[in-house]
Amino acid sequence: MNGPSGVGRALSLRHPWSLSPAEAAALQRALRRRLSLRPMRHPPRTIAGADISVPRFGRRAVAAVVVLSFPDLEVVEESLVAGELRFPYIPGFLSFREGPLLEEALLGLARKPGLVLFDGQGIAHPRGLGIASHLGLRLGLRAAGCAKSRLWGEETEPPRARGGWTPLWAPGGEVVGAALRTRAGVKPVYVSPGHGIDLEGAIAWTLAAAPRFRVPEPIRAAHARANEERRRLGIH
DNA sequence: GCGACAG
DNA sequence: ATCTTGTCGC
Repeated sequence: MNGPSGVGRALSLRHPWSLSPAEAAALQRALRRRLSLRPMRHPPRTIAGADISVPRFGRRAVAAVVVLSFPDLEVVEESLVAGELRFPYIPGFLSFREGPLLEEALLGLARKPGLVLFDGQGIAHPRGLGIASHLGLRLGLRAAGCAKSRLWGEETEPPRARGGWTPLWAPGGEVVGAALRTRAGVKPVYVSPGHGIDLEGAIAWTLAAAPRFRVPEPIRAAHARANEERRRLGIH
């Protein structure tokens, strides 16, 4: 995927990944202003899920991106890449840990996905640039964050039914995401726009991509493929 | 100093 | 995130 229609052609806003936490924070504050949170005009034809699998201790990992057709949710393409994680896990800096490898996997796709769902936050982040926003902006991809737990903001209990949601309020009073119930009665997922999409869209497509389980199919598929590949390569 | 804290 | 078997329930 470096052709005219590939992600490689849209590369921009590149910066070195090896930064100190202080430099990374400054970069996040600068990049957040470049995000586009305008609504998508058409439904995506494909939705990709991106995730990484890493052993308890150790830095070798496998990144996986699985592209599904939409609304059918059938696998149409996948990209796997094994590599090393060089940044520690620090809340608020996940993209500096997983970003490099996920970017490689995304660049390995033959076709640009209509939307990418990340296992993490979009703008629901202390400096407004979670991993979905960072990689979406960097690679020129529409992206949204769908995390299993909250990093930033607060919400009230969302309605019990599938599709029920309540806004995630940042300290300053802005709505930065939503606590969305993808299955009746189960713990909600935290959805927030990443780049090239608004909150309403992020909620709608995430819900549509999760017809059966709490976690959206694209992310589940990426999680499963990353784990399988890591095992196959004997990384533990 | 204390609590919070994506994966 | 990852470590891990069975088990309760629709």
